[in-house]
Amino acid sequence: MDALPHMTVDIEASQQQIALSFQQASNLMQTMEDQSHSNISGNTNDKGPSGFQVMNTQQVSQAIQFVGQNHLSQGWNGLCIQGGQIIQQQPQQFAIVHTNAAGQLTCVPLIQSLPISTIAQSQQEQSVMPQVILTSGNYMQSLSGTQVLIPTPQGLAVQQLLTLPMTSPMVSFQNGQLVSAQASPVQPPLGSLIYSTQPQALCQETQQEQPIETNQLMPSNNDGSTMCSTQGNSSSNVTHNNLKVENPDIIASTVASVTPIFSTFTPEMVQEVQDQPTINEISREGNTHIVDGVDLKEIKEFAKEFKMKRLAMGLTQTQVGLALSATAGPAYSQSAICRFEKLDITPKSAQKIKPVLEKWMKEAEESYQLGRPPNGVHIHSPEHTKKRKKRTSFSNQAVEYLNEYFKKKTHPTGTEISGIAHQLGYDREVIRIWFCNKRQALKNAVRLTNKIQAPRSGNPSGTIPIAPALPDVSISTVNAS
DNA sequence: GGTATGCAAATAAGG
DNA sequence: CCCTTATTTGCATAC
Repeated sequence: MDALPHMTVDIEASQQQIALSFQQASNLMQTMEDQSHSNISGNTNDKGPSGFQVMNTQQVSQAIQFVGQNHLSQGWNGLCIQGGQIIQQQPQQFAIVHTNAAGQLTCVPLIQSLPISTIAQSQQEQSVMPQVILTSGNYMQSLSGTQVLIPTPQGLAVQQLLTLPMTSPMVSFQNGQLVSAQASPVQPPLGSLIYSTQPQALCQETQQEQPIETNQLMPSNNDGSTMCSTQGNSSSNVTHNNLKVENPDIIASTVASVTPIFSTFTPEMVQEVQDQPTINEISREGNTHIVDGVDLKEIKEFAKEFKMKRLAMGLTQTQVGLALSATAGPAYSQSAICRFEKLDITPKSAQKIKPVLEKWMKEAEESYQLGRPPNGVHIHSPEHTKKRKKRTSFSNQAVEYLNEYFKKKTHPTGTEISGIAHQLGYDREVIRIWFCNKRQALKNAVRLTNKIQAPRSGNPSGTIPIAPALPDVSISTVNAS
């Protein structure tokens, strides 16, 4: 079984099977809760005090059946689906949601402490759209894009959890307390939670957010074609991130931007999640010999020698870079040469570049001796070695477009990628890679915060550390296959 | 104007 | 062919 099984849920079909009574549903949930405990890391500190569910995909269909029934009067909110897991909230209307070190999600009930008026008001609002308060940084990023199935009078709605800038007026964080828009303090739930006293705001999914039409986010779309398959047409069914939804009108495609507000990642933090140290870093640690079969000493000596000779010939890094790209063999930019000389490069990379520079330097010296300009200007010899593809620079407009698209759909289909490429005027492959990289960036960011917020030193008794905001990405982590 | 560096595009490798 | 993950490397720009 895949680690992250592809999850396609046919809600329509599931709805037809809905037959659970509330009691049955409760029993089911209890069962699932029992089962889920084994999925949760043994560190109880990582679990929210409320208890919560981490369900495997085998439980999905049952859960869908369950959530298809409108149990909101009992306080059941619905399900959050993320990356092959379903997280069912406990019977509370409000919850703080966050991930633990293992990347699992916890839901912390707030209902006990919310002002009655707030709850009542919320419950009165049409079909009681569940309200999930997302804290900043890791929490919201982890959940951002998570899809929540919401029972409504019209059937099930799917709402992607997205986050608002921390300046959101809906909920703020004052003096260590959650404060709603009505300025009613919301006590941290269940006492055992300890909040950072940093003035972090919370982010809240907006209730009843109007669906934002695709074309609002795009450059003019003069051919009338629909770029986002999840939007815009009037067919009765649309597929939205693998979830088939009855009524496309109630798909809430929130696109609130998540702007990085806190950039609290120090280089040390980042270093923690980096894998390959540079030669410099290795040396600093005291290891100066052979790493990964690479003789660091030899590399260092060559780097020094290379620089010396380069300067002796009066050549700049830029010139060498240009020369390399003009001659056969791999090309390296000024940046690469700079990094090589500084040993700000991994041993493996250094090992790869070294022969290229060696060869070039040898020829350059010969030319120099003959009083000729260094090679690189002459003959574009048949390039047997394929050069790296030139790096694409996307226009701001293109990046904006891509980001907006990504918020709606992190895994566009091949056809959609082609459409985007055509629309923006870039190679299809370039667009495809962009999405790959974007997904990767998001995952890395989440990992980074998880690592930072749950360091080895431990995370005392239920503390929910406040993570910094992450880069401007929102995602649904439904796996493509 | 040369060098250093952050971010992210491109590549490699394994499914 | 496409995905993910790890890594390399270049563009853009700061120093």
